[in-house]
Amino acid sequence: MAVTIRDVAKAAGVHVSTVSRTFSSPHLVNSATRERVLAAAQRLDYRPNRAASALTTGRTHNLGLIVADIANPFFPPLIKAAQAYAREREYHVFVADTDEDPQAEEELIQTLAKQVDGVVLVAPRLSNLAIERLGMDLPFVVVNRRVKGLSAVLMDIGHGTSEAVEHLAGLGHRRIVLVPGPRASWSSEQMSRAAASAAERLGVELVVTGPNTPTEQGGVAAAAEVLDSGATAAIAYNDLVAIGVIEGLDRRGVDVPGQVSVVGVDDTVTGRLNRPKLTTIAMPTPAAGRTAVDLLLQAVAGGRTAAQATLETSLTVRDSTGPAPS
Amino acid sequence: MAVTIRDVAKAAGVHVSTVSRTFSSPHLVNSATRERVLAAAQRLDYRPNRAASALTTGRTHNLGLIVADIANPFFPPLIKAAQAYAREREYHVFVADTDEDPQAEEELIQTLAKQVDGVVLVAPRLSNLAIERLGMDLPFVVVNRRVKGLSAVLMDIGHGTSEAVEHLAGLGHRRIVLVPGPRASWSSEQMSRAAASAAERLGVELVVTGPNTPTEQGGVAAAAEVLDSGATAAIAYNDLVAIGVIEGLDRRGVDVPGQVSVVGVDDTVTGRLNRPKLTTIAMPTPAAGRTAVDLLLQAVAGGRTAAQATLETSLTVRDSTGPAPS
DNA sequence: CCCTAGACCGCAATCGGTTGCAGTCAATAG
DNA sequence: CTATTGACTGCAACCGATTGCGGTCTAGGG
Repeated sequence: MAVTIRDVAKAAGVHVSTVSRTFSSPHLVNSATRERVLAAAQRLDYRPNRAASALTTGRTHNLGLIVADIANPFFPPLIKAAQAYAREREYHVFVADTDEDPQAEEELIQTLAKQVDGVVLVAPRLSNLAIERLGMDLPFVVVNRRVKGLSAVLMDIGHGTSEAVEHLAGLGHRRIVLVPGPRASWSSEQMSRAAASAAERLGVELVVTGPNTPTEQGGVAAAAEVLDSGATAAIAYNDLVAIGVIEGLDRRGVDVPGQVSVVGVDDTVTGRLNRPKLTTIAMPTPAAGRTAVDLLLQAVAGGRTAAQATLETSLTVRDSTGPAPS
Repeated sequence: MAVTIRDVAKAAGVHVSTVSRTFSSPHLVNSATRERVLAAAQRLDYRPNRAASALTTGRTHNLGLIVADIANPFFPPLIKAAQAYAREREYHVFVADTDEDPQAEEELIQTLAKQVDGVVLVAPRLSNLAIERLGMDLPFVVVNRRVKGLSAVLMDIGHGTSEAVEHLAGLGHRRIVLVPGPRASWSSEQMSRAAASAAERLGVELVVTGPNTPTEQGGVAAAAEVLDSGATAAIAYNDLVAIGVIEGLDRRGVDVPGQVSVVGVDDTVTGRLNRPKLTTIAMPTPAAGRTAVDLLLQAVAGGRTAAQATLETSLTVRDSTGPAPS
């Protein structure tokens, strides 16, 4: 049906191996023949069959990108960037969603394994051990997690968190509440640590609530705790939670940023368009997507180098934070 | 390196063809041997190589899903659902983003063609002609577009639009302004037509502005026109535009929904979390994703049946609409 | 003028499965 | 008891591309 390398060979009057070489190692074929082959290929609209070449070379030219929840506004910019960057390098990417289920994550990796040259795992839910084990068979890059022996892209929330605390302290807030997500998340820890040290340095009080589910609902629920804490400013686990907190406060007649300031994390569209527009710790998600693919392709090509990239975060000030009420 | 069908054959003491058959047509092999093969496969952790079988069967068990912009909150729920549904049917999906560029869209389809059994095109930017041409080679399903000879999933915005107009008329609005997106979009047309007929039926006046870029910016810019129109209610092209309109009105000191009511389209997270929460025409995007994959797999398996599915939309009333000011 | 080193190109095996064809064997019909 | 049928299973030829090996031919050295 489709035009194959044989058709091109026939049309150009050469052997199939010559056609193959004109594409994979052009320097091995005489320029005149090369032209002839290229012309024939062009004329017949020949496109190499990736599956076939994958069979012999072991390179599929496909990547896997596994995220917890495509619909979470945090992920799409990362997916978009990763996919665009991969395409520039002639790679296609499978995007899969685990629905936050570690079980599904593992199965997914298993079935994907044969069809990709490597996988990007964004904030995996799997245990380190499981990931390490899988990492023996296939190049992996993890995002926002460290796993021994694997390349990683880390978005260092520490810096952004410090900035946020400074920003709030500068506005006169003396007591700040941290509204974390689920326990035991890598980012959550980073954030707590950085917030604690910044708070201490600046002499403001830091209280912690939670854990919360990392959704708007979770934020709404956490609003009560925020009020009880007596803090005048809150830093939420992510934008969704922040929006929930604002909503929850609003329902209790508390104005943001008039009475309480709220800071989010991620800098999603949703936060950007919220009213009040969220002050948020911006995650460089597109850069993370690109970097992850970059490291992955290095691992695929080069070998067992477990590189590590750390990307900075920084505070973006908008309208959900303001001076502490006096 | 990896375990192949031959290893399993050796381990089970049978020929490779028997192993192949135990997986692809189990009824052709004796149940005792089948067990033996299965046991061996299990023990060796054998997983069939999709690329290899694709070579002989022509079935890759992969699908392509092409959208204009992954980061547009309209798409992720669709992608998520499509991908999950496909996976249940043992299909993986390549997700690709064209950045709204028809050129990129075509190239993408070309390079993807050899690696997938079919492609879902969501709101393609390509001309019908180009799509029809490509459709000769590969099963396609288009979403929110009709192309001769291809299966389609249509989200009928008409119904939701009528509901929106009725809702607004019921609230006492006598003049409604339509804030469309770019010209010549299938949905835009559907929407205008439905709004016009509903308006006529209900005896309310309908004015149209635009065209606008389908972003928040576009909405902000359109706010002036909305005010000039003298209307007390607006129906925007999508949630993003609606949010922009609200923002633009707010900057001019106009309250929503106090003075002007605003209706969005799509029911995205962003709109759902907006403040005020958007009244919006809900698009059944997850269902659309599933249905598209369903039709695609039918086309892949069955043959040239160009099925067509129409999904209903309906109005979700939240807080951005209210009684007309008196 | 002969010999040799490249440069090119063809041959054929191979990647991992699939599948039409044919052979084996036992059960059943006649 | 023999012929036939059906259930299994093995054989081997593919699918489309890659690549080590070896052969052919020409240019340049001696």
